[in-house]
Amino acid sequence: MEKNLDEKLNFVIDILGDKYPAPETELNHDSPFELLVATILSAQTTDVQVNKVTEELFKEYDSPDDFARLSPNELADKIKSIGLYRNKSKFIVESSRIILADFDGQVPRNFSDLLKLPGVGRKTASVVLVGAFSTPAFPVDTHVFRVSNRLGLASSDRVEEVEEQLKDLIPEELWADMHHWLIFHGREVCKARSPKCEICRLKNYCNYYQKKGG
DNA sequence: AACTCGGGGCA
DNA sequence: TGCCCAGAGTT
Repeated sequence: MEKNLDEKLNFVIDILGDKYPAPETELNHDSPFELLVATILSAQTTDVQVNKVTEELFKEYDSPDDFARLSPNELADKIKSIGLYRNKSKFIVESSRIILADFDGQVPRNFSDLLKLPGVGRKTASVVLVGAFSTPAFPVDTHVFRVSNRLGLASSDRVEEVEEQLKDLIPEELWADMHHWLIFHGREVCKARSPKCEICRLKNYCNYYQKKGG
């Protein structure tokens, strides 16, 4: 028997009141620009790796000006320890140049301008808005997408729709906590490949677990 | 809608 | 050691 949405949501919110381990899911940064770079670097890779590379990078460079002067190849050499480094180097150098040319050297503070930067899609833009400018947004990455769908907090194969459903369902003051929890839960428990349903506190509320025959 | 970029983690 | 994982751009 499927529980209703409010009941599920309230149960998750109860859990948020408890202590749950804070994993390395945060991108460290000292400036909006550093967060932007870290977030572009983070596509398809883990935050732990990205934090290491970003920290090294920003010992040597820190402004859009510094990065705009680099050649993509030069930058690529410095970020080889993470994947997709040629693309990411081009994105970062080009984004830096656009920031200088079109945005007065400042990282844009709104969604549509952020999307004009190469390497910045809806997930990256949302992460920057929340992390650098405390603007309410709900970055839907694969963890948020998978967990929300499995649990039944959302139901769609389109990220945009999942984002809308979650924002409708969850009170705005809880967006940050819920987002953090969904990512934590997706990484540690509700994993893509072999989810640890047996230790999941939400299994009795979970569509995926019910369907599995748990 | 499918393909590409790429290294790190884990079976 | 080969398969799986994590976004954005291009064709």
